[in-house]
Amino acid sequence: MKPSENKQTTILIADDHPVIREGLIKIIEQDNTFKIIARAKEGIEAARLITEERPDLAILDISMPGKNGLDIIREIKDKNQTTQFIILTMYRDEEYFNAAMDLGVKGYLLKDNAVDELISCLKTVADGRHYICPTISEYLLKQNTTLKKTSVFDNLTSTEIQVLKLISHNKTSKQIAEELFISVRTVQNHRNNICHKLDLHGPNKLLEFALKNKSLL
Amino acid sequence: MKPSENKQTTILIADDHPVIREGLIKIIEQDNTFKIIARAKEGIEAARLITEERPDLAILDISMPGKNGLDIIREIKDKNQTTQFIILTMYRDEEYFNAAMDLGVKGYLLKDNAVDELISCLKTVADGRHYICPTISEYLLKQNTTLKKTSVFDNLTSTEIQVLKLISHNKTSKQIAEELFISVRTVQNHRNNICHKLDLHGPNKLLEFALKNKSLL
DNA sequence: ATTGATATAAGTACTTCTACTCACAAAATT
DNA sequence: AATTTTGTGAGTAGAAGTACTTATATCAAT
Repeated sequence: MKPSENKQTTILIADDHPVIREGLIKIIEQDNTFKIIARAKEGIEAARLITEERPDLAILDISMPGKNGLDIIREIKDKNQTTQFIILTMYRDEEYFNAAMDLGVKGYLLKDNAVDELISCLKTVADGRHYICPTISEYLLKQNTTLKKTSVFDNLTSTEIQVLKLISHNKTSKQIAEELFISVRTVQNHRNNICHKLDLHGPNKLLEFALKNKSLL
Repeated sequence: MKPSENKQTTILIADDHPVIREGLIKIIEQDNTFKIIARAKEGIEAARLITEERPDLAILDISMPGKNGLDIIREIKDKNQTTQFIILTMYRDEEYFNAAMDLGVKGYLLKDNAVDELISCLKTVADGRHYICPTISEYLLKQNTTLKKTSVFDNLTSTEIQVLKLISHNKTSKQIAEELFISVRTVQNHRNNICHKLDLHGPNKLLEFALKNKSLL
């Protein structure tokens, strides 16, 4: 439920770095539409405080002792309908971002974002809307494009890349053989060579690699 | 066959407004990591072209003659594993946005967004990640979170979810058996049951599913 | 002209996974 | 009390992938 304009938005902050935690509190308290009702320096305490104090917003760090921010959300989101979650992290990790999105996090911020962004985010989320900081996508993008340039695929021959591409489409060696008009044994040889070049050992490692890098092929 | 071709991201554009369609093409073609391999001015043609040409990305308008963008995704998403969908619309319609999220659309843009946003979105989605334009974030994932609760995993027992989790970490049945102190045959049975419940058939489909949904487990 | 890389093909041996079947006991539900 | 769900274990059969080896033809480079 959207709090009416005259009431303050209650906030919990959980971060294990004292400087960041206290800094955030100072910044947020400058705006008197917000009221910080709880703070935690580790995950278990944060989870307890959210269920007990039921803040309107919970600003969570991802990496914390005890319990990480995403686990807290997983644990609480079914019990507590009112609290909205905001992730504030220094990691530009795509896995975390996607996991947070899937958990229905309402806000996602990076710690090096401007103060304005933080306030905008809080107000937007308090209003029941979503705020994803636009820089996160840019950072993830840069990280990945530089990786692309020194691509691992450079060691592969064109045929091997083709085979890898088909593997990433979940085709079996037999299907690949039919598609490329070569023998199944040749396909298996290519697989083997790719595994050696990429240092992939053990069952399904090649498929895992192919799926993970499908978008780059 | 040529490796240089493999590195380009292939794109289909479907929009019924000629000015927008051609404008988009011009903008996108300035970045040579992208290659526009198909364009459509209405839905039925777009659906046909996606299944035939199998682009990496499909940029779809919602309102189009013949078939709307969301219907196209509904029709195609199970047939074609590779194509990722991006919705580009001028309407800030919450219903459409929620529907798009439920369909697993990876990108959502408004037509009045900046050009930079378009390119960022394309690159991000091509890398298998989400890009939701910040200006529409007010509608973000609203319905999707409630849907996630009744997720596909609900049909699975706790043991099956545990097994699935270990599969997603690329463990073999043998390794899973050792980790859970149960027999390999039991693990294989669990795999089998999971496959049935999730309607997964054929080699490695279970692994592919586990990897794809790793963040949700 | 020899060397080396690539692409092709095949052999053997092994592991892993899939797809069925059946079975039994404990726990939960009706 | 009876039934269903679940977790467990096993058998057979086949398909698929992994890890090696050997071999031949072609093309490019030294």
